[in-house]
Amino acid sequence: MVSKLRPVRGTRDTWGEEARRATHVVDCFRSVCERYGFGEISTPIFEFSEVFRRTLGETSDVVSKEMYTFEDRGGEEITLRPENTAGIARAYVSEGMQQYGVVKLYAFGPMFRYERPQKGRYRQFHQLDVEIIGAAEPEADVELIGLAQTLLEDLGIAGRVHLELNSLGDSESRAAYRGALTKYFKTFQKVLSEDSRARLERNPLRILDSKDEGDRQLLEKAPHMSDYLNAASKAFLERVRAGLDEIGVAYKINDRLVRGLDYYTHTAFEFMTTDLGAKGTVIGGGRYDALIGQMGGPETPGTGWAAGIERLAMLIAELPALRRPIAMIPLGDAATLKASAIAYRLRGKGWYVITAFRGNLKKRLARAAKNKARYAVILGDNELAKGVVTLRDLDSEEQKEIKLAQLETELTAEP
RNA sequence: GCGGGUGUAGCUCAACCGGUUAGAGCACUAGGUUGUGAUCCUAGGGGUUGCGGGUUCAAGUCCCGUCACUCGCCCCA
Repeated sequence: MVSKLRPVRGTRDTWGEEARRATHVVDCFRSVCERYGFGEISTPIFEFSEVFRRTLGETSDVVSKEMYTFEDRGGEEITLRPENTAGIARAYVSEGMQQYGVVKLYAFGPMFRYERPQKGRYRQFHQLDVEIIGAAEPEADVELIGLAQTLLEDLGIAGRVHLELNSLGDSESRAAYRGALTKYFKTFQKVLSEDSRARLERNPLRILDSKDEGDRQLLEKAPHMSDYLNAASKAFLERVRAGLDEIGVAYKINDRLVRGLDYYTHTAFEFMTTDLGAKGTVIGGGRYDALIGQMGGPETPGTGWAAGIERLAMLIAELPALRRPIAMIPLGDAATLKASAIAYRLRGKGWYVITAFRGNLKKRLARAAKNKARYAVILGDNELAKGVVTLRDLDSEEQKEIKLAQLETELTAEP
């Protein structure tokens, strides 16, 4: 293959059935979001790098490692969005949405991360995103989880996915737990894996999902988040649980489920599957009460989730059937000209029409059948002379001659 | 960024121990009287064996490098 005639590493072309799967996921998502009273927002796929740096922390070397950052011709430092929450939070501030009180938004589109591709992880990938901004109530979290559950049910994959829930508490609880965890692991520093020793300095909560066997044994005796939640944090979690119980969404408490960054508070949840290789999270989200303040906006609570479209698409067993087209099959030059006009008119009135201009009749019919056409409209020069067409039912294999003027009524009568 | 595996036609794969012109199935195109979908028959297009170098009389096959894909790790906003 010519060296540059290929997609850039970590990107891919999506077409055919794969494209239909992705579209179906987005269609369902949109429908569910509208039912929940969410409004669509579309933010730019790039922002000033500052927008992401502020939310993710200047010091994090991960940020510079995994972001697609470049300088544009005007000398501005730009980054392709690695996720959607920061952009939406920025829009919330830029657009003065505080005036509306609570806003409920949904979005979807491409995200970019410069990382080594592996199964279901690409450098350009696509996410669904919902956010409730301005609501500090646990009911907002419940509503978002309910929305996710409805989406999974509409997609027909709820049975292959389970929900795990945790609370990271408020900043006080979180700091207390972090301290306890650090203290515990310090005593085992020598036996910790190399990766986890580094985490101990940077991000001790991350040790909780270490894959190292030795680390995992140490984890059994490690302090539990739930023991460090203060009264307010416990009450918050109880409200979320009560809400989920009431709407009937099943979940499992997993107090090893964490979020690394400090602006995350209270609720953290993931819908997981075991059907997709190593990384089983299909939908992940939680509350980020400290994010907008940290970005430089007014202190504003927020909660939301994101889901990988590719991953959801892979889980769908069956797509809804496509609408079946009508195949226009002309034979002969004059008929071909006329057939284009008939197809044009039908399409203008809403019919789904495909045309077959090549090959003999046999091949054209075969192609029509392959495209799942319901009817073939055969128009040869002899039909043309009589002002009729042959309408063939491709399922029953019966056909009849009808007047051209009758075509639309015939098609309507036999949908 | 780190480690393992794999690269032959659009897809799935074959080609002995290194041996002469790299094959098959599927798919695609055309034909089997410009009028009927299957099956069938015939023909055809499509490959610098990922790329570059090396060893050899001879490389798809062995060696080195590189690129890509893939699985995992780090990380996951």
